Amino acid sequence: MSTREILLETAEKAVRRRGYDGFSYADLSAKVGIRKASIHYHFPKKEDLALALMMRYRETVIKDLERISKQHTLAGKRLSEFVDIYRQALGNCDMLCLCVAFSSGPDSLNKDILEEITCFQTEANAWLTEVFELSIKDKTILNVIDSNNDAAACLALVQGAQLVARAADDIMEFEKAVAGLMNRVKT
Amino acid sequence: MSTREILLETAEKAVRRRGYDGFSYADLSAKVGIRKASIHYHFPKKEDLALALMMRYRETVIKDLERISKQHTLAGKRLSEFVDIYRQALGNCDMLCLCVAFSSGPDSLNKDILEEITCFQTEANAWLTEVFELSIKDKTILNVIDSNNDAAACLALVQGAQLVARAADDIMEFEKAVAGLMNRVKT
DNA sequence: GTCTATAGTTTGATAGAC
DNA sequence: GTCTATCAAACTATAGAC
Repeated sequence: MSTREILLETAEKAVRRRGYDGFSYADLSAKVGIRKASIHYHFPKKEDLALALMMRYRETVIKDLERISKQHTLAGKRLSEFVDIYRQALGNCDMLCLCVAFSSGPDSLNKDILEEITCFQTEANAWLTEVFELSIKDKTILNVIDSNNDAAACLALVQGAQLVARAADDIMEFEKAVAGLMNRVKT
Repeated sequence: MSTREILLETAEKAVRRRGYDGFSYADLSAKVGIRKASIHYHFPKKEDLALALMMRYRETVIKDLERISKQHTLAGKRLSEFVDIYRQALGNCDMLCLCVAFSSGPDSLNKDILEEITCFQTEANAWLTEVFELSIKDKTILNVIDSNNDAAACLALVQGAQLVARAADDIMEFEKAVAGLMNRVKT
């Protein structure tokens, strides 16, 4: 793994644990084992790092969603896998997904990063809408009235479920929050 | 309004816009019109301010919920009012509710504040559980299977809906996310 | 690419006069 | 209660040697 990739990997975990304002180049320096100045070589400004993080995250998740679509033909199964991505991202209830971590303090983020977040949300929404659309045909998710609204609700639900689970430091809060959605899945 | 109350009021908005790490005593000083040192008289440490903020917030919301319970006897109407609290808190999609704002970076918060957040979530969950329980009798919310899970899902949903709406800077994202829930309300 | 050294700000916090 | 003055520490960022 290149130094740049190690930096991104380490920084992502830091942001997901403590937020964008909550980590510094000094933290990164200590954890990665190179000097602060060297980090500036790879990412001249902290904003550059943040943007690279969000771009990498978006690409990763989109690839995950494409993989899920290929591996699973049933809408219900795809939805379960989607929820699982957010469940995994919680770790030991000490992390949020990067998108949620960034979404909390947008006022200190610049336009490019906000755009990247919005773009991610749009793509996730589109993928979910397709899933709910498909479920109307294959009947693997019950009570779908409006695919668009169901998609938006689903995205908000898993993100909010992360927040409450993290605050309570209890994965069961996540499970309780998504239980109703998962009960609609019949495969 | 006392200086202390003005400070709390101003600080709350700052936290909800920029997060706990994103605002400083210098910001507060400029907005309120007293010197930094004077703020330290009221709140010796920033943690003291944060704790006071979260306690005040919890008390306010609990009172709101009690008021709603008194004003409305139908479960569906109570749920609508609950969602409205979170809708209002969004402002012009530039703010989160204090609980969500704090939940995002718990690693930098001390134990007392985290306890206050957990306590708030527990109380909100209990109130919501009662609402869904009531709805089984008065039939003003449809498809209630497990009141406990429905409550957890509802809390996660409104909090997540705030996140996505704020990121998109579009109140419609909030509305789309809660549309499915509101469709279950029949009054 | 990584280092040392350092600039220039901002941060949370304190001492002591009024 | 609020002020001036000041602190030590942390922060982002840059210059220049290797």
